[in-house]
Amino acid sequence: MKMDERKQRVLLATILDYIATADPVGSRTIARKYNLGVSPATVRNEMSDLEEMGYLEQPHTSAGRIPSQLGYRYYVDFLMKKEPIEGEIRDIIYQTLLNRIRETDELISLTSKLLSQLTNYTAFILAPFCGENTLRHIKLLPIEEGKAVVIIVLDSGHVEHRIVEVPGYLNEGDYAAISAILNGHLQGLTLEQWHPGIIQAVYRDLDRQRETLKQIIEVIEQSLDYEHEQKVFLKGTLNILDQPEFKQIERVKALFELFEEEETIKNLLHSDQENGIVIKIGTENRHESMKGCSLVTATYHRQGKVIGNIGLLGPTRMEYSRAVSIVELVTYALTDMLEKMR
Amino acid sequence: MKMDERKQRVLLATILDYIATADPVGSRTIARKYNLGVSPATVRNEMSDLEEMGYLEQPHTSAGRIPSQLGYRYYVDFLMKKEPIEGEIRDIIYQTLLNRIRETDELISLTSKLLSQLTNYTAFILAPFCGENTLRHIKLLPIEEGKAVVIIVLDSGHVEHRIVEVPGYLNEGDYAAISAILNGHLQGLTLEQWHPGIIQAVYRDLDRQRETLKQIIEVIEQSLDYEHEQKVFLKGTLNILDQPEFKQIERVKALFELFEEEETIKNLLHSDQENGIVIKIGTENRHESMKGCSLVTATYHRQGKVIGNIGLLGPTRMEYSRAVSIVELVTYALTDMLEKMR
DNA sequence: TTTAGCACTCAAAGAAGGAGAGTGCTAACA
DNA sequence: TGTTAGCACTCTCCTTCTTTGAGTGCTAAA
Repeated sequence: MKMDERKQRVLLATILDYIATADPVGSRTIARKYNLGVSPATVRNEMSDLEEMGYLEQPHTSAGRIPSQLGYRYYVDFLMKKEPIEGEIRDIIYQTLLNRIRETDELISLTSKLLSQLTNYTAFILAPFCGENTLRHIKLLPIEEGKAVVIIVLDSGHVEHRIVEVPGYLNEGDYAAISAILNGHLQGLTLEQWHPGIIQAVYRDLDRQRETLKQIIEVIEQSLDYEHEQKVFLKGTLNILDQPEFKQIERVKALFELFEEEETIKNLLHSDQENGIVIKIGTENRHESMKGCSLVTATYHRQGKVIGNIGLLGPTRMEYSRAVSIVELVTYALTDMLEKMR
Repeated sequence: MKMDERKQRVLLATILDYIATADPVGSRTIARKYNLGVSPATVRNEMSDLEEMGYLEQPHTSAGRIPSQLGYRYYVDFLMKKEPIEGEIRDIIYQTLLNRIRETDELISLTSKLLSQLTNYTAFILAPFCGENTLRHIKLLPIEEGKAVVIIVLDSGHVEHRIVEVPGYLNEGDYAAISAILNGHLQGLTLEQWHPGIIQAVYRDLDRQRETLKQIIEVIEQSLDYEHEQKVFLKGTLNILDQPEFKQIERVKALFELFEEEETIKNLLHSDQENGIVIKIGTENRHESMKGCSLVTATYHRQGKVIGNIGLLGPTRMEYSRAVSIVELVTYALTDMLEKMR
């Protein structure tokens, strides 16, 4: 069977109507609302064909039809037109984000919240993927008898602190010395560039502080290893409760449990490293609990490199065109902001 | 009408059975299962009295009876026996918490997770209420052209860092000088002890760095003000989805929305500053969405002072005796751990 | 190829009729 | 006077049956 233009129009009408109403769509509705200039009977024949081709399905014999996963796929790939986004929304995005330009984490958090609010779906963002992290600066600072705080500044601008235990006998000079030696040996290195020789050298220079050093090195390694520790920002989870397809508690619970597994979310978001928008419909997401859900993902960049992912999750019946436009817009805005933060 | 001993036994049996089964309890069930040595008819009379007294209610004429809010209150105040907790659970608690004794936040987070897992309810903990926070140490550390990180160490052991913008012309010496001056003036002070004079003095000493200083002071103030910024740790929210009373999405949504309002949760948890366990049943929580929920709260301490709150939220039909025992146990354990961390 | 007409299907909503659990009342009993 | 057996009554829940209406699929005519 061939997909001709009228079939496309019927398919499009069915999908649009179903997206809008969440009710199975009948031939009459289509013939009437989406003036195709043919009678319901004709539409019926087309729909029957579309069903045979796998683009539509019937919940039961005498109901209307709903789009199948394949149907959505066809729509997204060939029929969908990008929804033009009003300037107003563009303004909201930029205004909101411009307010908090200082800390990356806050910016990301705000962005994901914004995305979920604009769409009424659930938004994910993976925090910057820092790729090759180099160490810019280390400082060991005493805070009380037996405790010190290691402050680590990475090239990406990320700052981290961690408390470590230290022997009580260290004095001001010792702290300065340790900091100096660590910086001397390690500054400017990525984790890949560490090798036993360097660590040996550090240990040689700081023999008395073996225990302390071991802790510090561990902390630094963890920080540099941050790329494997991309943070997930998740906002608007409650929005899915508004969708009629999530009326049974079990489905909600399954999905929420999935939300709590950071690893799973990371996998969902960067399964493809492609640039631009990627849409995954239903089981394309390879996760039982995502059966009825679609995910619109995008990557965002800094200096031409992918550093994070944005995801927007809704029911398979989601408003793809609007979702895509907004994800696109938000991605641009975020990339912009990050560039400005350098 | 007077509450005699047999009425108490009938009330107790009704409540225990309803807690266990979530079904309205009939007179036969009680006469049979909780051998009171009287016939169902007698129990029936007693139940009728208890209903008149407000401790029980009927969903409809010919159903069994369920405890009213007042009934639970009476149970909790007069009838409930503490459930003895097996040593095994005690062991689990201490073992789990001993693993992560370094960072307060992690300890708290772990504790709340543990609490929710042990009980299958939802756990809240308010992070240490640091009361009179004094500043132990401030350090300004350059990280790149035009940016520095302020590190603030409080007397409570809490460390915080924040990025601030600084003029580009500062050199190493300047940073050291700024740190020294700030420490000299501000070390050992609580926010209450700050006064315009001190700030003036600092500004006088660091006239050239007015802008930078303003930012730093602001950061420090925020940190000292941390008491108003108690962090909420919330774990096991999905547990309530297992309760039969939360089968309607609307109730779930209302409750989850409440969970997202940190302020509300704080209010719920420290409405009473009493020591020991406080149980709030249903509408005693003064929140529409909490209608069907009860909250077991406790305070935890450091050096005799209340520094935080623990809460456990379940349906009004919750297993109070077990909940109370576990909250108590966890509270002791947490207090212990915090003492050890000093 | 398109369309009108019509019989057919099926879910959802309502009506009717037990079944069962439980109550409330009364009268008898200890 | 408190306790109990007996019994009619109530109300939800479950099942079954019917009706309704939206929608299909087929056929025959345009």
